[in-house]
Amino acid sequence: MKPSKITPATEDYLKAIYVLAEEMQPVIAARVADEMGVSPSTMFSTLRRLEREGYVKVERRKEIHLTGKGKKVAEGILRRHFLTERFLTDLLDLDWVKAHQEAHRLEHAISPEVEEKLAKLLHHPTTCPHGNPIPGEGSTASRRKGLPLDRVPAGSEVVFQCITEGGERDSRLLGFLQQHRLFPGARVHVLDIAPSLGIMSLKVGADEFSLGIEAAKKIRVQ
Amino acid sequence: MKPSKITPATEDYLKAIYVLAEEMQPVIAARVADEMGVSPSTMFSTLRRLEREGYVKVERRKEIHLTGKGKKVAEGILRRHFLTERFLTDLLDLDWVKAHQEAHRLEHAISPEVEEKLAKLLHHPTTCPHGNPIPGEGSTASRRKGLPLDRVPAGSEVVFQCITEGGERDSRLLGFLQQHRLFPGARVHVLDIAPSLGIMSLKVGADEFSLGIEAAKKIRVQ
DNA sequence: CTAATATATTCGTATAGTCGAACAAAAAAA
DNA sequence: TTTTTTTGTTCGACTATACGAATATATTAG
Repeated sequence: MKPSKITPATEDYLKAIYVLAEEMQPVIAARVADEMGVSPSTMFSTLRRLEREGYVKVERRKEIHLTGKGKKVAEGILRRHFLTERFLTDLLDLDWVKAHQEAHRLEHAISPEVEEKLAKLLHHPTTCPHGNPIPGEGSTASRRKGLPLDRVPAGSEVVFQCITEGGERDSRLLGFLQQHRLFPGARVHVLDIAPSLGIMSLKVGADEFSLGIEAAKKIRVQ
Repeated sequence: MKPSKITPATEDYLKAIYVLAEEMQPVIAARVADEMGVSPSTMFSTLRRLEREGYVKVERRKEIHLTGKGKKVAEGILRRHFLTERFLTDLLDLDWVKAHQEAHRLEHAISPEVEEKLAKLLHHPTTCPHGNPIPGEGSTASRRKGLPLDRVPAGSEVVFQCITEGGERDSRLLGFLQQHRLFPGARVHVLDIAPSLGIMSLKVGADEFSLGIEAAKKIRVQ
């Protein structure tokens, strides 16, 4: 409960927990450790610290839950992350992959005032370049997630909505999608799904290509 | 000599040493400690680390000198600092004081690529908002410093050139100068100098006011 | 129900960065 | 030169963040 000054590492852990909570039921320490790329022992001591400082609560069955305070920090950092990505892609002309990486460092150095002025400069964007809604910008209603791409029936045509926050971390996926012009808003034909092979075939414009089912789970469509 | 990843704190120390070296002959640990606001013991161990990693050399009479490597880091961080200040004042409309504070955090999170694209977005500014030349932008010749304001004879009229890097750290001075419209390029009448009182009288436009001699030392004019 | 696997926990260790207290050495003032 | 002030140095302590290795405790598969 202390007015403890928050560190970049702490912000990252809280963000990871927040993002994971959006894609899985019980968020468990081992999952967060994977996401953060740290050892179990590091995860353990960090979790204790996070709990001691009132950012998370660990329930009986080891589920990790953000407290109000923790959620506020996570949403703030996510907002600054997305805003920074927009700045980097829209004004500095960086590609998706780099924008994500750079934003990861910059997000920790942005104050509320700069955040606000940056949002203004960018004309209050509602989504990040990957299609995810920016927390705190307008419609809370638009927070409804689209369908994961791997659930779409073969033969249908859908509109690419977003790459989930979890997917943003995967540079190769990001690069692959950008290469095939799979941006938010793009029309995608699902030609075929082969769960046994773990692969599905897509068509964007005249470009036909295959995508792993695992990767498709990180993509949302309408 | 290791390919050690540089930390924000290290960058700050090197920047402080670099800036101090521009305004005083022998840069000594106690001076840097003052500038950084750290205890002598912290300064000592940090200096040992900096030396071990090849950023500085401490000479016989305790003078601290940046190595080539150290100077490169310091100039890089200074360049990113000034560029960020420009971004914050020109595009985000922050005032001098805030721009300096915010830049102090952001400068450590900017990669070479973002630095380059930022410079381009800002049309390659040659000075920071306080008038200091940005390292790496064009004319090395323009690096000649103006006269300290406290050396100007009473009765003369001069043009405000810049607030030294050392002076940038002083929020009250920055705020005071901005309040009295003392920007780079402004015309200043030196009405009177009273060394015994430690004060000098200035006139900018119709605005007459006093400034401490100590503060005047941090201001350069032509 | 056991064996195998996944997770959590504890312990010892490390580094960067910080402090304060005490002491040593050097420089400046008297 | 002697005293005072400024610096530098050493020591012990602390937090945040990380590891690895060993161990305990689930959970899940067989």
